[in-house]
Amino acid sequence: MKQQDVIAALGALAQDSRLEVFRLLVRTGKEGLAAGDIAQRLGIPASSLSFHLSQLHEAGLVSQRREGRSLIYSADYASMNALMAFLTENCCEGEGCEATAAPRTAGAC
Amino acid sequence: MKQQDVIAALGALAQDSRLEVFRLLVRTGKEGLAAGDIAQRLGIPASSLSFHLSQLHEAGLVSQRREGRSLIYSADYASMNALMAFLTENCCEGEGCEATAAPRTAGAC
DNA sequence: CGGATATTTCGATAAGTGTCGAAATGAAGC
DNA sequence: GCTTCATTTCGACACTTATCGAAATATCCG
Repeated sequence: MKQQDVIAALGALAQDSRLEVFRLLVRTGKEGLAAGDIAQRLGIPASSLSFHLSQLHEAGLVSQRREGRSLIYSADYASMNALMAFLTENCCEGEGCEATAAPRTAGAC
Repeated sequence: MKQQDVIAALGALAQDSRLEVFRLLVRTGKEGLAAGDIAQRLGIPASSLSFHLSQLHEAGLVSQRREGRSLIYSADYASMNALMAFLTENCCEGEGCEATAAPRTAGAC
């Protein structure tokens, strides 16, 4: 994962509605949710939600499939894992995350 | 860590110069680097860097201490760990991260 | 085809972000 | 106290982001 992709992903998650949407999709699992469902559950106007979903999609964090009239969105776990891997690799090493700050008794991260 | 803090942290990292700065500080370790050093190493004008450092600082990702005339910045590993913990908890569970997508042979995170 | 439903695109607007030179602040040393 | 060095604050600018109603697009069904 290149730094530019990481920035896109971080930027996509760095917004209230979008983080909420993503968390909802993660909780929901790979079956996903229709755009309308998400809008209703989170109380976000359709056009606003559409904007946010496209941001998440461009960042590669969610995938989209059509099912009848609905577009079903679901979290892309592979991307999220790649993001976590990058952060663990590049933002937690170098005598941080391992020894400092958190004692890390077992498998804390 | 509250969702608002997470958003602040993600937003702080979601920018080229800032992610670069943060990675540099993580690599450097807790002794940290003076603002001027960072500016020189990354080729960022002092005033721009100052802006970015304050964003990182507000987000709690870096800490600041004065040493003579210089301000030394260093990565706050505890905050980063808290961020990782939130993401692992809220954005990787629910049959993702564990089983799906990445096979996770061992401790891939 | 025509109507109903789900979602996106458009357009306007308000607010936030990134950039960087110039001026201001803070600390140290003579 | 004056000078020097390190850094921040200010101000101006261009650019991006978030918001949401109205209109357009896509799909299904009878």
